Amino acid sequence: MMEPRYTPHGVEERWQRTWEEEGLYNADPNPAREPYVDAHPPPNVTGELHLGHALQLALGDSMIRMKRMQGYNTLFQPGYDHAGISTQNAVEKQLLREGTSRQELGREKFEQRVWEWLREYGGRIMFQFRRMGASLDYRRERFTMDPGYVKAVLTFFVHLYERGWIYRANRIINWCPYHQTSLSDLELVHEDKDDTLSTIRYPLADGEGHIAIATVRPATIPADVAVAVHPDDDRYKHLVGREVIVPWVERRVPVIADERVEREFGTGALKITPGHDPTDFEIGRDHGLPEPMCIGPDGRMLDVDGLTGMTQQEAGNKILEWCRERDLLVHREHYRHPVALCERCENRIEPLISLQWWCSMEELKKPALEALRARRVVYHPESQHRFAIDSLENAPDWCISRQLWWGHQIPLYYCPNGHITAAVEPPAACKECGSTELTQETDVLDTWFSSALWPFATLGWPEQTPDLEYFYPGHLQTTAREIIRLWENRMIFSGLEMIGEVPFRGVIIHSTVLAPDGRRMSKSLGTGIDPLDIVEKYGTDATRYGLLKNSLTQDVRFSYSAIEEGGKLTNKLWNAARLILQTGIAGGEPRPSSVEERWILARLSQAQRAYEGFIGAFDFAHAVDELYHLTFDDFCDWYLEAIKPRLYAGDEDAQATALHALEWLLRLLHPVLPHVTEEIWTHIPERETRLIVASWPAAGDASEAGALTRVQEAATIFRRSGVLPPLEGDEQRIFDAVVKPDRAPVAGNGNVDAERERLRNEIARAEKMLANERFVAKAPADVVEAERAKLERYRRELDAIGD
RNA sequence: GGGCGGUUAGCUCAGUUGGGAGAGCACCUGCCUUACAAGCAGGGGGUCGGCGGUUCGAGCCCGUCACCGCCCACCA
Repeated sequence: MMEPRYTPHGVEERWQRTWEEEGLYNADPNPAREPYVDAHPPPNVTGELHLGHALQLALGDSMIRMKRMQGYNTLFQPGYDHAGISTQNAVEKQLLREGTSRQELGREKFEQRVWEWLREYGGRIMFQFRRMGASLDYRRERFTMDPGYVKAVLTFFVHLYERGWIYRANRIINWCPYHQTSLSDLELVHEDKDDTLSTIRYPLADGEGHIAIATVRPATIPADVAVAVHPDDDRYKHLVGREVIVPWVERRVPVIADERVEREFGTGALKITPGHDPTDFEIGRDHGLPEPMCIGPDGRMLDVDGLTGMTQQEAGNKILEWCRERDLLVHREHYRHPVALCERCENRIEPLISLQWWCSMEELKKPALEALRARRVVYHPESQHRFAIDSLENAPDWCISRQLWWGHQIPLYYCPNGHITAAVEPPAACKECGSTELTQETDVLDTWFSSALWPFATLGWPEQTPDLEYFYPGHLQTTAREIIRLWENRMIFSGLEMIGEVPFRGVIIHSTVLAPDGRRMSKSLGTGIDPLDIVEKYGTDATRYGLLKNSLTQDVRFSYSAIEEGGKLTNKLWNAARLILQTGIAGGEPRPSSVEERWILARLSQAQRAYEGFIGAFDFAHAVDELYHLTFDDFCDWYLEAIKPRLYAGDEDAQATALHALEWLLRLLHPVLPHVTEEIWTHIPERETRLIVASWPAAGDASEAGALTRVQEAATIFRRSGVLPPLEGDEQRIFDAVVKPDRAPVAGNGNVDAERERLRNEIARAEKMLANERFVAKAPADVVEAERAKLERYRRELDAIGD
């Protein structure tokens, strides 16, 4: 029995279980069928579902469901990322609450703790994925720390190492003093912070005056190796080549000229500290300067006379005091500027020089760029494609080592003679000297190093599995903008390098869902919205619909009204189905005999083509809008109203056609509203297959999609003016059934005067345009023709209600 | 500082080669009509951010200014 109101609760969970239990999400290689693959982004294992995930799932799943119905063998791949730093962070916080630390536990026990922690808290997100109705093949759940996956990561590393693209170098890097690890530029956030800018004089070594510099980090002064000025700066030209004395350490350093110095900032002179500033590091290398450091990995002062072990704050104050006493401190001022922070712990990043492992981008990026330029992989929208190419072109070498404990330990083995052996399996002896005293590198790999293999490591690579053979390369990716450089581009070059083919064809870059007030959604701002709360309140189908209505090209403020619209659509569909299914069901072929029947079939064809076109262009918002209006305006308000008398009269031809049209509509709606459509489907007798695996309809002839135009025009005239326009035969019958002119008068009807005036104005406007010779001469013929047709129509309408 | 996107109805947003300003929500009016009141029908409401230009015609193209957002960034 179908209740008058559709309630998603219970129904949706039941279908989620049923589909999965019946194996309808499963994907297995089958050479007779064509595959369609979306390796869904693996969220952090510690993560919670947020609206971005929900949007990604809605996009990916609606595409997968449509492709499945179209006959493709669809693989929607689920899984998690071990998320090195953020997982380690979460567990360390727990240890802190217990009054201990990872250092106290030691590496091995710490790793065990992480695994225990994951067993307890990890994996919640897969439950949430199911609740979104995502038709992922959950049997295939993969984790980037699975034994097979680890092998893939190590194999990839060793391959790159043997290619000579992985090297060790002493460079300035971003150091997180809290996590005690290096970070890539992409793992930082920048935030404006209040600071103090101090102007300090460096005396010239020959005693003839001084040069003043400005700094926010006086504690780095002991590591200064030069003072730089712009080569064209007339104030300082004469000082280039001379020497100044660095305060506190009283060391003589040269004055150099470099174009990277901003003349307008501060005093126009810059102290050069290669050990603790990225720009200074580059300038220093170009000028062959030494690279001393005075701040250690713990953020405290290294071995500097009188400062050793101090915090930077303390040391800076001491140095400034020292300067003040010698009249070298010119002044101090408040200064607000962007500061680099660790995106996980939000502590200030310490730039320092460190020995790290790097991956050269030089060769890796070439084939990927070629693939992007040849559009073998296409990012949508187009602006993101250009951005992806741009980022890859400018991709700097990749710092892949992290001083963390949670992650893939780098498979490099050192022997006492200084040789290095790279191997997937721990080697028995050094490749070069045979020494058996090997120690493994303690650093782990950047999390993204393993994510980069997701599309093929999930299929069993490096083994040559049937899955890999059949499902690679894949087709679709849906991700957020900020992940293009971290992940998407890296998957492309990894896939090309290891398999020789791009991992997917299309990448949908979805917009950021902003909080209703336009701010970014985040837990810390208190602006986050939990998608499961929305699902709880409105249902999964309505939530999916609402999310898909978002534009992909611009960031959109979250609003409940789109979700509510989805809720109305599900309820409307449910009741349309009730009408058809409860007035009597006639089986057999559809037998469209009337205008409105031929019209709705044409409209379904027309709308389906439009819908498919939108989806093909990844324009989900318009696709979903098309479905909404097809259902409400055409199917319910016109077709069902027109056919209703025949349905109640038990007309079997009408019933058979209505059932056919309903099934068609259900198929079109299923990718977006999987649950309600499947639920209705079960109420149709003799349906053996589930809707989820039913076939996608073939759009037919749409030439009669305009068949009701005259009736619809007449309805408008009547509703506005109260005048009944003349119609004939079927048209009159449809008009009577839909507009119901014999019913109580509609408010606003009968305003013939207002309608007359409106039409007269329209006619005047059209006549004026057509009287404009330049318009008639220069406008395209079809535009002029359309204007003439409009004029005729307005005249007809005016005629109908009486001039 | 660089790149990208935005500014259209009270709100959230569409508007596809330039040719009668739209949707949903909200609001007002009339209807409990044998699928649906989470409904049906109708209505009010917009100098399309400002200024200038091109054009017979500009929300759309060009210039300029203002404001908002996102991503990126080595002005100490």
